[in-house]
Amino acid sequence: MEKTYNPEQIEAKYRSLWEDQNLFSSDSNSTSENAYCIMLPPPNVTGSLHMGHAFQHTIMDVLTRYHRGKGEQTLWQPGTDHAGIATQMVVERQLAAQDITRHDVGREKFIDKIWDWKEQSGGTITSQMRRLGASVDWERERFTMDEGLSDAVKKVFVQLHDEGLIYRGKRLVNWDPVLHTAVSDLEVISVEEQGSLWHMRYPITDTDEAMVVATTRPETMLGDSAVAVHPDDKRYTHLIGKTIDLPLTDRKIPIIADDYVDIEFGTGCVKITPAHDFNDYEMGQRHHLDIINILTDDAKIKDTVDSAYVGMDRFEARKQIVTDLDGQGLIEKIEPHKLMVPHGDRTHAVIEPYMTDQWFVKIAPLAQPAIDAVKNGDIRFIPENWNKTYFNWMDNIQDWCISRQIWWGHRIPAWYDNDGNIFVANSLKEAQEQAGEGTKLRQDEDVLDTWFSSALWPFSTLGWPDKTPELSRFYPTDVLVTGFDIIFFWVARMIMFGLKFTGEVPFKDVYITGLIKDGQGQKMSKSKGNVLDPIDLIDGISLEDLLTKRTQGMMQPKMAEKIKKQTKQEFADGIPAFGTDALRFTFAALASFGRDIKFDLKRVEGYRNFCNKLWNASRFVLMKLEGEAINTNASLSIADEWILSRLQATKVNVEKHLSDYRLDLMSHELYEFVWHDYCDWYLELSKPLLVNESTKAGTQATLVKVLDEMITLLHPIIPFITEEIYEQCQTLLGNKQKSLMTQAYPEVENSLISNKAETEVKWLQTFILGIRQIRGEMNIPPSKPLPCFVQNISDIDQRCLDTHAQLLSSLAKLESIQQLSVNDDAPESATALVGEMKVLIPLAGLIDKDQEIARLNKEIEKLEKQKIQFSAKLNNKKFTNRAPEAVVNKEKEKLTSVESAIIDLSSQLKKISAL
RNA sequence: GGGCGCUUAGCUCAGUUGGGAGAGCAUCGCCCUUACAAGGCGAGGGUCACAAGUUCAAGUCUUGUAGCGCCCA
Repeated sequence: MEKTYNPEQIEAKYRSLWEDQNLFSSDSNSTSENAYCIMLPPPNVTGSLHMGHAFQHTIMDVLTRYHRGKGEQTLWQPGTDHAGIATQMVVERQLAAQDITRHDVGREKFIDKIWDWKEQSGGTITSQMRRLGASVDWERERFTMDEGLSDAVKKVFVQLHDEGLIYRGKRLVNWDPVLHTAVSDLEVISVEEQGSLWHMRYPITDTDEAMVVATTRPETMLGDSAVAVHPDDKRYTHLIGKTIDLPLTDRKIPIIADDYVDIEFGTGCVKITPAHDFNDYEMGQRHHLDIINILTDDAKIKDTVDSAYVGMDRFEARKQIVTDLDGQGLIEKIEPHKLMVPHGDRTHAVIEPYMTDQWFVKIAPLAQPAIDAVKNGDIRFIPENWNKTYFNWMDNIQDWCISRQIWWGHRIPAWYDNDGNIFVANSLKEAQEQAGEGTKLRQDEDVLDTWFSSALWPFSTLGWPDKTPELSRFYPTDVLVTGFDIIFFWVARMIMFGLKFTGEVPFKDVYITGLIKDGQGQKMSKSKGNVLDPIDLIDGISLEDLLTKRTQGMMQPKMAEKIKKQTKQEFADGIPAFGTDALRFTFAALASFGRDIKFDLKRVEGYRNFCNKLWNASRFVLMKLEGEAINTNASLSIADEWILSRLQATKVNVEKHLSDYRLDLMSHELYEFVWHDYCDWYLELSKPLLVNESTKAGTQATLVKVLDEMITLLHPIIPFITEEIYEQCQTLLGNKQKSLMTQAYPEVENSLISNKAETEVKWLQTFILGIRQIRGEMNIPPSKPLPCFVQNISDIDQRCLDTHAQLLSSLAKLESIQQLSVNDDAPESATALVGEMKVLIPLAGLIDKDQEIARLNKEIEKLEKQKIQFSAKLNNKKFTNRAPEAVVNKEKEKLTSVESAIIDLSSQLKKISAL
């Protein structure tokens, strides 16, 4: 084995090997009683994986590999999502570079171009996943626009329509005037912006009076249908029922009362524009007001309004209308005003509430069972408090607008005849049958929201609507691992559709992960230029390349400068290559609950070092044992029993943490065991044991057994390095499997739990640490052998001294251990305590007397503080009376041992001081 | 405005049904001891945001306050 672990070579080797041997296949363990299934949240096919993906993929892979190791039939289902709007935009942008629009190309050819682009860029995600070691079943990879999944989409649409749960209607929707499509409320981001509140005077018909209405969107006045006041607002009661002469138009509009109006806001008078505001629309419905659409698809003033503003852009019209109103003396005042402005999450264009014909899913009947499923525990959110977010949204859920006026996606399976009749069917043929032969049909131009097909993902990928063996084996799936940001978009919709179409929940657990943020705690985003590519942490990247990557295709050159500065500061020397395993271990170690993650390179470095440690421990075992025959029946030393006992405790905890989805605690547990139990203590103990013929065989067997189980336990987190160790040590380990991947996950062996061994090794450790502390504080080199006396020896101490003298001498580097009886005069020494036994290191030329006095004083002081604490507690009658007896006894024990330590150290202090 | 979360060592974070404050990194000593200097050994470092309450006992439970963050309207 190489002296330093080299992730690059190892990883390349197993990436292809695992797949070539088909080890990720969900066919293996098919006779197992249990099956385990995770559906990968399908990433956008033309995108790339960011840190959040890498984080979640690591979690899913750990779970998958663990369950595979448990012998379950395991499917981690991969695939990608067609991401309608995002993907179409990319290709449109490519066309725009050549000054063509999709309309120039035509629908069919445009879609062909998108497929080309998908073929070209779709490999990015899968190759990134392969780099990360994701053990998905590649043979089952799916794409939301695959034939089977598309059939499922049609079937669902038709059925929902037949049941009256999908309807078409002219309603206000969120309209993106750049994309010319409706988007759902979830695709709209409200941004607080500084705007104005315009106070406009609206003349009251046949009077000289006027009402002052306050608005943030003066241009919509062209579509006003009423002015509303609160019914209790005494200022305006007398005006209710009168009309307004709407300025700049020749229309009269009524003054109405509605308790939706906020008396405190502005003047308490509100202009009502039902066609351009969701609240106004509601009010319009209540009062049967006219709905006057004044905008075109691209948000220009429409010719429905007979005015000079026709054809003007909405913002231009706003300026002009304000100017014109002002000219007529109708602007009372303009106040600065902060407001929430809706933007499209893709185009960032200001979204318009806009009247159009759209398809909707009637959501209430679907929502109730989905709410119940979480309430009654069929589905569990982890951490649990996310169910509040879920309920909060589900309780206020709106009908879902599922039609999009774009070309890339599942075309809506609805056909129209010339009379406007609609035929919803699985195919043109079926629609034709409904319409009757000879009727000319044309298909709806729109496509479905991408999330409509994603909502079917957990069962459409398993072959639904066919009753496939996979479906019955793997559905409901076990856990969904995802971010909170798509609880509404995706999780809730999968639950609704899953229950509706399969009668079962799509998954039992929903593990909501934290968000990966940058070192400053900022959300990572391309526009901020603070994204990290997980691959760059694996392979490393120079500062120059990172700068280029982060500033490529920047819209604003100003931002580029800022990003460069930040990047140079944070990654002055670029990023070193840490390897996949180190990155994965980092993700696992950071996966605690209820907290976002500030990503810190130092952590990755630490876990890279951990990999190196594991590597070298294996190297040690290999070097010491190569060519030796391992006797698994050899008798065991106390050290062997101890590490085996520790190993059992580790396994118990690993199992527990994993079942709680606490990968952070799981990885911490293993880190501790490997580094501190196995490397720091057991390997050191093994050195003397291996040169002793009576203990050699047992130690060899134990070194190997523990190494074998250790790498198997770690394999789900760090698959590459453990696989390589497995192979390098195959002759030692006696590998029965061709890959560590198929080796059974170690079970707890209760018979190997040994309190005796743990107690004795604790004794050894206390002894050794005492000596090391003296060395450390007295600056005695670890290489210098020390003579040692022990005094005040109990029976247990005696037994340990008799059996472990060799281990003590070796680990504490002792020249000799001499036992003194209580009455013997010990030489002037530095002192350590092992329980009541004194361990003495003679000063003689080695140790400075004053230094030892200072050291003892410090130690006594520390103990005195504790003594005060304990005795105060025990002197408190309330405590002794009310606390459980066990707690009180424990306090008593603590006090006794502290007191005896103080006595021992004080007498030692007195001795030395007297010299 | 409604909801959720966070505040623990210089930094990044653990802390299970309440029972002697932890890890990693950083810092400071000593060591190139044949597995590992990506290392070993030792040390220092905390008013657990603040206040009140419950309790024999609070980082942990309750209430309030402050600061930060996210979601929804």
